[in-house]
Amino acid sequence: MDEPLKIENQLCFSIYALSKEFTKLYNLFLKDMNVTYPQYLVLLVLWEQNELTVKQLGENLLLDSGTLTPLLKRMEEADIVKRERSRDDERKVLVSLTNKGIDLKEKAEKIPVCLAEKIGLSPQEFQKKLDENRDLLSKILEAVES
Amino acid sequence: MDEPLKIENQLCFSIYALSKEFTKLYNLFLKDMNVTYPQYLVLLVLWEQNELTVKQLGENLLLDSGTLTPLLKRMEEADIVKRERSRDDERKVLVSLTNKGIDLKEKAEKIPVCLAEKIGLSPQEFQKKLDENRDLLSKILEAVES
DNA sequence: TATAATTTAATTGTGCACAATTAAAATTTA
DNA sequence: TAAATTTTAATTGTGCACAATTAAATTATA
Repeated sequence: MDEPLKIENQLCFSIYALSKEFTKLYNLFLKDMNVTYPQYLVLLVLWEQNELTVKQLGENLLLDSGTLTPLLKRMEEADIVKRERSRDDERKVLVSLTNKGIDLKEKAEKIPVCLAEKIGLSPQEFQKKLDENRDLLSKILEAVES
Repeated sequence: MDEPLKIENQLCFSIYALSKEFTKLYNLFLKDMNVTYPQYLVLLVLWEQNELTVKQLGENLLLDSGTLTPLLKRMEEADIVKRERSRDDERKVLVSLTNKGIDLKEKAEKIPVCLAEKIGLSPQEFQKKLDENRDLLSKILEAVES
């Protein structure tokens, strides 16, 4: 690399910009569901496993309670999730979907196809990018934690 | 793609997570310079061209004045940039480096090498990732704007 | 040259994102 | 079992990020 401080040569910036623009694109599709992108991520996890603690949600999404607590309160306010203290262990807060939250899945099903089409990525390219990103993420996580 | 709504199969999420963790890693290195990652991005641009309008900065970084104005005020407060209205065109605000801002470049020079080492990416891999991201970003930008 | 349209920043309001701290509950250990 | 430690969420405070609006200056146009 010739000029590492040139902004076009900054890998992190390219990922940062990509993330922001990708999120904007998603938000166009999510407007109809009345959720933000981070809220949609919570839904993705809950559609897979209907009840999780805040901690488990955070582990899935790499987010802490400082982010999740107010976000989940907004989702509770919108009646798409429930929050209740566990009786077994009063430290834990269990998050689960309401019927409204469950029903949103139907609308969400359409997003991935519409999106891939709009971007113009073949399934093969999509999968390749996904794998590459996973590789890099694990390297970065290792570096952050060490 | 078998289960497109599974979070591990979401390309946007992998990029979103990557961006956040990469930024955290940067912040470890930037602590010494007393700037945040977005502030560092402003410095990168200004080290290349010492005077730009807010608009031009925004075009380089894909950020709008709602983000940049308060960020630049904090950087002005920290005495690393100057902000002044253009005399030619009073709508424009010219942003430039102070001596302190110029001097920070020296510390920044070390970051890319330390970082690549910490992540464990060869220059070839680094370049490859960079190129791939640029490709995807241009596709996404096109999709967002259309 | 008055007026309409455009350009440029700033402002306002909402929603993350995270470091650091606090507080309560559960678990471990002396 | 009493005390220390750990776990779990919530809170506090700061800094983005962006949509929408406002306001001022410039440029285009009737």
